[in-house]
Amino acid sequence: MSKNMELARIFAEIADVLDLTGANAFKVNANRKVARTLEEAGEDLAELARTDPARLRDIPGIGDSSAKKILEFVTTGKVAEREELLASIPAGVPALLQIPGLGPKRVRTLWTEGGVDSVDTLRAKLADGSLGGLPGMGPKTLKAIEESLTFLDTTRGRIRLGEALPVALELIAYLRNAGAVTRISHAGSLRRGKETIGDIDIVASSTHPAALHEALRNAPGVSKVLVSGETKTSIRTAHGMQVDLRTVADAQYGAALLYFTGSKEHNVRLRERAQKMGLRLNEYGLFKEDATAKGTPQERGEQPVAATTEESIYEALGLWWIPPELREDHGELENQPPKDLIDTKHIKAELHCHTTASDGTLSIAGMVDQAIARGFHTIVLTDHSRSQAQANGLSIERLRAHIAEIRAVAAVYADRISVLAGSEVDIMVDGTLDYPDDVLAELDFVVASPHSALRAESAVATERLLAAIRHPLVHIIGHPTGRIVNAREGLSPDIALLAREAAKHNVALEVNANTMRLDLRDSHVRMCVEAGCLVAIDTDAHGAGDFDQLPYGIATARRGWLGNSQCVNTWTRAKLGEWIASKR
DNA sequence: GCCGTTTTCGGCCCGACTGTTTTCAGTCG
Repeated sequence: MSKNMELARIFAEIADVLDLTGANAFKVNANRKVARTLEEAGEDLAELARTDPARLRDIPGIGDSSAKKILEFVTTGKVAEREELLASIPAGVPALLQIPGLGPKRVRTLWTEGGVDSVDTLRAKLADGSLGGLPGMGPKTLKAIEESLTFLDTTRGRIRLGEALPVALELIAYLRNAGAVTRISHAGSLRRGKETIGDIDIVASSTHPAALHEALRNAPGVSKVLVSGETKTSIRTAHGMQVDLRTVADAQYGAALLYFTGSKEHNVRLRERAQKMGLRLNEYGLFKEDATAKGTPQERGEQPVAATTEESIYEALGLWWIPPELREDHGELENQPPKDLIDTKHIKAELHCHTTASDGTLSIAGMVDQAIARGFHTIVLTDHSRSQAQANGLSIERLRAHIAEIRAVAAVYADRISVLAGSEVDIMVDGTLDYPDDVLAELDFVVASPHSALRAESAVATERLLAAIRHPLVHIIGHPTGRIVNAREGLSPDIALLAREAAKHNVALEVNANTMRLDLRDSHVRMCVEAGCLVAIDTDAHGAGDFDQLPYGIATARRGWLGNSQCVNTWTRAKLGEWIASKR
């Protein structure tokens, strides 16, 4: 398993304690940024520190000091600065920062003046009323803290993209019905297609914003109104999801959408760029900066340089268009995103799906009909191999009968769609495949996937997957890490190495579009793009509705800067057919 | 702590909302 998450926690802890002890805010931020970099890295940075420390130092945001700490962790298993910092304050204090409404200043007040040294003592002191009279802590603040604690008891943390998007779209439809909406969109990490979402952001322009804010406060399923102003409303749903609505005049909509889509880091870079150009960027527009004038440009009623659309703002900043999924400060201001960035409408083939032969819910013909309905020219049926007993995996005998059945259906559909006989074959612990080669050769197509031993060491996992990539009959490595979003970390092989080897062997690495998987993940896709290997985006459909998960896989691939030409699912029937045949 | 189209030193994005305050600090995104 990768050490990135463990290291990220260490840097986050360092940042928290520095923050609580009143250290330089920029130093705090620098540590937070390193934590974020570690969380989002596609490769194991501890491993990188071991093998190529110079490259570690080249990663933006990681300077000498942080690189040293990562190296220290690699050699000793800990970071002395973190140990010292944590020892300097009561163990339960940093956790107080997780409570909504409590930042470093209030936590410090609670701790040093109120004797609060943990969440438990906070609870007790709130209950016995002994916190009244602390500076800046009036009755409303204390009540808000109490409510936050109750909320934390029931919260589920970040939710999956596939859960959040339907809720957001439903709310947007509801707000549209409330009237007075000119333009409206989801924003934030949801619009950027991140695999998990903290809260749902909605931006709207409206002729009667007050009506819109009232509609959200009264929306079905609202359990609490958190914030309610003239331009901003935040509510919490009964399911514990927070929804923020921001309204602006229509002429400012582009600036607002840009701002609330983020990411924060992308916005900071845009504003720095604006500043250098003598401009000021905020959620109302891009303005000429006038340091001598009082107040904000929008307060002075100044005409913005650009504001109505996101496109106009990027253009005025001398930048190319940057799609929302790429706005992470991952080089999108320095390098132009691919002009043929992958899009759902480009997908013309499903290469990994299941039927009732193993654990799917539709027949062969049923799945083929679904593919035709989506305008695909090719579908490969890939039921589970024999080791997947719990998924009704096919014995060799059953596989042969299934192949015959697929061929019969294929003949019926031949003039409308290519129907191919494949299998999702388990990659065994030792890297061999679950059927002998002569059986695999009877199939048109092979997706090789890991399903077991998903806690193996990184180096072991790498060798196991490399063996599958080198197998001459394999087309795709399915969900290469086996991770489940928010639930199972899965394997952490050396993806860069796998991608280079896949490029050499003309094998595609899969982006499994199922919202539970999204595997490969965004940062891994970026490594595939850099290595130039083929990528497949498949839904791994087990029934009709699963085909609709494709956009989640597309979002993940876009976040990895994947272009059309590198994705086998976008190829023409003929070109795809040639690649498939080349493995036989 | 990080970084460089003015910089190896001296900066480091911008505004809404709330609560506790007489003009602003703290938090959040």
